[in-house]
Amino acid sequence: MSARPPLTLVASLGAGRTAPASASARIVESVTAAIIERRLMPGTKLSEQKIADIFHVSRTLVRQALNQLSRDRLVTLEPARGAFVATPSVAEARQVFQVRTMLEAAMVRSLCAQITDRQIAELRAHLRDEAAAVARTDVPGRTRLLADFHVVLARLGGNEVLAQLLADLLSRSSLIALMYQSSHSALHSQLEHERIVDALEQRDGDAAAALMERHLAAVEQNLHLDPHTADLSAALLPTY
Amino acid sequence: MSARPPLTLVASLGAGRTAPASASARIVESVTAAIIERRLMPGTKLSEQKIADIFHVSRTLVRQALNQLSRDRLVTLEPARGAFVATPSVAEARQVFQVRTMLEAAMVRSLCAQITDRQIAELRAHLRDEAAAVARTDVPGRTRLLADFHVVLARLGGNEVLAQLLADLLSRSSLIALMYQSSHSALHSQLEHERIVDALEQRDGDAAAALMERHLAAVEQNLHLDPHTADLSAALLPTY
DNA sequence: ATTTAAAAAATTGTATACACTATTAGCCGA
DNA sequence: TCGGCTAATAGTGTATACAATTTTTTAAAT
Repeated sequence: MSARPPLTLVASLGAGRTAPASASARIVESVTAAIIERRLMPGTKLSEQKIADIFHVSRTLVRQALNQLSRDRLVTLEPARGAFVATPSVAEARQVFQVRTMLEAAMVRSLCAQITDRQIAELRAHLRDEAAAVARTDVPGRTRLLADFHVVLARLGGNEVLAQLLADLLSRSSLIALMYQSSHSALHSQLEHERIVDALEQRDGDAAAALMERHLAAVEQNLHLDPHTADLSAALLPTY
Repeated sequence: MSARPPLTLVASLGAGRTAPASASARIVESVTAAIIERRLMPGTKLSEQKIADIFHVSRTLVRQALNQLSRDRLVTLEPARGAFVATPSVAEARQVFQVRTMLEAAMVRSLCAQITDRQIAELRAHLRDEAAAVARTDVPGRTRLLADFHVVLARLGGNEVLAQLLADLLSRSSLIALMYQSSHSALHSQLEHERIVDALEQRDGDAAAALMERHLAAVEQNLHLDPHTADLSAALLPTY
């Protein structure tokens, strides 16, 4: 199963956003994918010339790409110092999740009123892919699929503006999850997704919204966002 | 009254977003302001060289600015053809308002739980400015202040991510209002703002959310978004 | 007069060159 | 050996040059 190409999230982020697409869009997509797939760690310097060499283009196009990435908040541009993979703060992490909760709760609620059986079937298919990836402990695959679930949901509503916004927030969430190593088990997330689709199938908007809120709260709770306060010894001594 | 500088919305949009700010940020702000203040109509071609000459910079910086503006959806970039002031479709207009409703309803609801008397006073001050601008029929001033109300609200919550998102949606709303000539009276909007603050003052989250939803629905209703269907004679004959 | 074709002009897309800033290396003095 | 200063290096910020594409103009033909 899962015959379709695997890049829903990344593609939805990088594709067709601005016009001079092809050249710099490829760079945006590659860097985005690299960040989400944890091949680029937060804080990593992104030297213009190095990237230019890798992609065989001039710095001009690299700069365009880095500008876009900085608008996506995946990259931080420091004046005269260069571009770095972003290191979202705890405050930003919480805020992103707060906004996601607002949007996604309202989204599933309104989706209940208009979702078709055909679309439910699509979601079920996605859930099967998720479950399969979880079962075979395909870490990158399940990470992507679990994030994609939310984008797929957004697209079902037919509101492109919303879908785009949410795609941005999800890429940021990926970076956040990367920084604050989530302890939320993939299986747990996957099961929560199942329940959300159950509620959608029953057209129970309130239930779906409540489940989504709880799901996002659970994911956020399992991020290590709490200040590692005062526990200096634990912080300085290796944990093994 | 209103001693503070007038550019809350525009400034919040253009300022400190990406790093190489100063040069191209000025252009972004100017173009944004020009669009919002209706000095640039939808569809207008934005020639790189002309803008470069006006700002006494090279096309390089103009290009950066146009890229940012296209990310803000205020400008459309057509490959090899150039940049144009965006002409948001009816569908996009509806979607923007749908997302705003989701976000702003949830926002005021959560704001109720944490708003301080000090912040209520700030809002009251803003409402006074609004009322004054409406009273003296200061069209650009009232337009800006009425839009700013929503950004001010967003900032009060302390969620920068939300405030930024909403600022983007508001600039798009301004362009939409420009295209689909709103018939919603400024006075009406202003009074609805008053009622929302009333609800906030009473810490009635449900009421505030409901009022916000109705307010946005009213604004959207008064946009001329409905298809001018089949009425060929009315479409072809001048309306005077 | 209108349409088509071709050439000229203007405009965008990309690369490169240069100026300016930050980082690093080396050196001197303590 | 360490700290601070200066020079060299590397890297970013902006402008300019050139190639490629589009638009406009011009001219001819129907």
